[in-house]
Amino acid sequence: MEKQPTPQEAADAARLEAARDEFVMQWGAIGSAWGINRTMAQIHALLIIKPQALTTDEVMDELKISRGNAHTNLRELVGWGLVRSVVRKGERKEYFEAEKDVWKMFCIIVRERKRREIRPAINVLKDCIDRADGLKSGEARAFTEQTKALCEFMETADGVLSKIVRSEQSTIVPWALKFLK
Amino acid sequence: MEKQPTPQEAADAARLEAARDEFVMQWGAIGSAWGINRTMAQIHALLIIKPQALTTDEVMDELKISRGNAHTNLRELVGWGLVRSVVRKGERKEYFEAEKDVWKMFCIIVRERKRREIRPAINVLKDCIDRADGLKSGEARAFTEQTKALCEFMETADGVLSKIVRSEQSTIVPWALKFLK
DNA sequence: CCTTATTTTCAGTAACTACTGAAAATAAGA
DNA sequence: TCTTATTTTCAGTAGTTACTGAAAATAAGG
Repeated sequence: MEKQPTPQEAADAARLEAARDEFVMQWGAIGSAWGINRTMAQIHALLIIKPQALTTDEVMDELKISRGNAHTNLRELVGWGLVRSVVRKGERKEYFEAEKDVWKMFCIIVRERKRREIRPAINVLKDCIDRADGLKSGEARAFTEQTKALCEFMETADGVLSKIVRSEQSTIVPWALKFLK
Repeated sequence: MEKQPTPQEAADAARLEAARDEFVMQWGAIGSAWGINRTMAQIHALLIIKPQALTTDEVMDELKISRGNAHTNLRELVGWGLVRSVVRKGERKEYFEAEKDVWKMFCIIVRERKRREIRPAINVLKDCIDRADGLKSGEARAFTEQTKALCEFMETADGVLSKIVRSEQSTIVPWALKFLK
């Protein structure tokens, strides 16, 4: 049988629970401002602050969400590389744990957003530049000039981010950044 | 009376129109991936590639959207500082023009997202850290450690971005970044 | 003051995205 | 093989956000 918690322990547990809930809910809200599904951000937050891996059912229970919702968003997080699924020997069900190193998390997110959003944007810009190529009117020149500037800028940004993120393993870049601050 | 366009001119105008539409629509799609209202991104795209300022009615007409929609999103863009409203002497209606310098655009967006999203996130984290302060359980320590790491990271990022963006006027930073690439 | 051009607001609705819950599919153990 | 635990899918629905269109407010000109 479990040992009865002292009143002090019970109060502490409640306080931790409240702090965690605050974190999970707020992180969800922040996520949606950045174009990330609220539930996905909440699950991520939950897994980040849990020392051990959780099952789908535990996630469902903690966040009071349906199985389908939990499942889909866990898969999505695994797709991003922010969460790994682990199997414990002798157990049938899957457990999920988040990458906890903040710098690695950052690198993963940057790499994915580069791939999913910056690269496609650059391609769109190139396509637009091609379509207007050779046109001579003033309006056309303004269009070409602007799209070219935008494209060049995004390529530079893409390159800089690649450089920064390449060193995922190292601790030098985050350390250097701290001094840049 | 307007001069009749030659067949060549008409074809060129159509091609430019197509390229513009492509740009505006795709920019809208990209915007929504980044958590920005599609219409707002489209209006921004439109104003970026138009050499002259446009009226609300012209925006409505180009994008085939309602007055209310055009109005709200133009105001939002002005709120971000990405678009200015200008009045022409002797004319009653407002014209809108976008900031066209790509580096300035970038600085504005970074500054605003810092203010609207990074700063609030840091505050949430600090609040969560406070709430769990002094708790001694293993779970509590894991929570505190993680939220502190996250908080520190975001403060560093905030600081680095401030440094980069401070030099909005200068052309040195974008130039330097190009070589970092 | 009144008239008219222009901007602003907002109730109602449309469009979209996210979520539920249960059924179907899969895979492990007996 | 069959049974049971677990994961996956998905039709239907709820919830959210964005948009329209028209009415109200504002402001300029006469």
